[in-house]
Amino acid sequence: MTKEASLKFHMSMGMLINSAHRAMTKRFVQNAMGSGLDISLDQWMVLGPIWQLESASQKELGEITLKDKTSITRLVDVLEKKNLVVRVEDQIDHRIKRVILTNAGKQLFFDVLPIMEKTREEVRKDISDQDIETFKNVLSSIILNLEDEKEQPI
Amino acid sequence: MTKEASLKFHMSMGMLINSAHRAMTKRFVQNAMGSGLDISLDQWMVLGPIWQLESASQKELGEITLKDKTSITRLVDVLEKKNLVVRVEDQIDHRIKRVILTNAGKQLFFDVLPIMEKTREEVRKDISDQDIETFKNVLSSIILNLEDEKEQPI
DNA sequence: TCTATATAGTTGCATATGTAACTATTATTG
DNA sequence: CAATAATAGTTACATATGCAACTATATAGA
Repeated sequence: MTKEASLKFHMSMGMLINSAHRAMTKRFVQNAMGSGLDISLDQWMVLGPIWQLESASQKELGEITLKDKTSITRLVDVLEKKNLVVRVEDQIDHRIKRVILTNAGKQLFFDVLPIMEKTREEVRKDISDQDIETFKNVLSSIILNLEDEKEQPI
Repeated sequence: MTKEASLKFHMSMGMLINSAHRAMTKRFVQNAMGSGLDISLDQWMVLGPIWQLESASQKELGEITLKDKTSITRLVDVLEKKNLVVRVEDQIDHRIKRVILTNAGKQLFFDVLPIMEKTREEVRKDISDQDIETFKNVLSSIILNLEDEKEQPI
C-alpha cells in the first residue's frame, strides 16, 4: 500500500479536509514569512476582496469570504492595527463601515501575489486539472449542502 | 450561472477548503448538541483513535490525526477534564503518556457514532461516490505535497 | 409619528491551532 | 561512565473561529 493509499484509507473525509486545510494555511504563512511578509492566510483572504471591491462593507467581506461577521470584525481589527486598511463610516447608512486599503495595504497586496501563486503551485503539484475541477465541484456542493436553511424559497 | 457555479468561479481552492471545513465542523457540533452531546469535532477526532488503539500515546494520536503534539496535549486536557479519558504514564518509558477511555468516554464514543453518520450523509448529499473518491485522492495528494520535507530518503 | 423590528458591527467567553522555549526522560557515543 | 543528543510532553504567547448578548442606526407598520 502506498503512503497515499494508506492516508486515504485510514482517514475520514472530515479529517482529510481538516489536515489539508491546516497544511495549506501553514505553508502559506511559511512562504510569506520566508519573503519577509507578515500576513496570515485569513488576513489575506480578507485583503484580496478589499482590493477588488475598492471599498467593501464588513458585511460584504463576510459574504465573499463566507466568514462570520465576528471573524471579519477581528480580522479587520488586525489589518487596521497593521496600518493596512482603515475603516470609514458610510456617509449614507451610518451602521455601515467601509474598509479601504492604505498605501501600505496596496503594497502588501502586490507583494503577496507571487507568494500566493507559489503556494498554489506547491499545493497542486502533480494533481491534474481535471481532478482539481472535480475537487472544487465537490467542495462547492458540500458548502451548499451545509448552508443554513433559513426560510426555504418555495 | 447556478449558485454552485458562481461559488466555484469566484472562490479560490483555498477559500473553498476553508469554508467547507468550517461548515462541516459547525454542522457536526450542531448535530451533536441537538442530541445533547457535548463534544467538538476535534475532540471526536482524537477520541476515535483512542478507542481504536485501546491505549494510545499522545505521539501516536498526533500521527494518526495529523495534529501537532501541542494540539494533542490540549485536546487530551479537555477530554480529561470532561472525564472521558485518563492519562497513564507508560511503565517502561516514563516520557510516554498513554491515553485511555473511561467508561464515560466509551459511552460517548458509541453515542456519537450515529451523529457522525448523520453528518456524513448531510455532507455527501447528492455527491457521487466517484467524485468523493477523486475528492479524497486530491486531499491526500495535497497533504503529501505539503508534508514537511525533513531529510529526504535517498 | 411612534413603536417594533431588522441590520451592521462589537465584545466576552470558549475552543482550536502554530511556534518557540521549556522540563523530564531515554538513547547515543566518545 | 559521563556528556550530548533525541524524544515525549507541557506551557506561554499569538491568531482564528463560533455563539450569544450587546450598541447604534435604519426601516416598517399601526
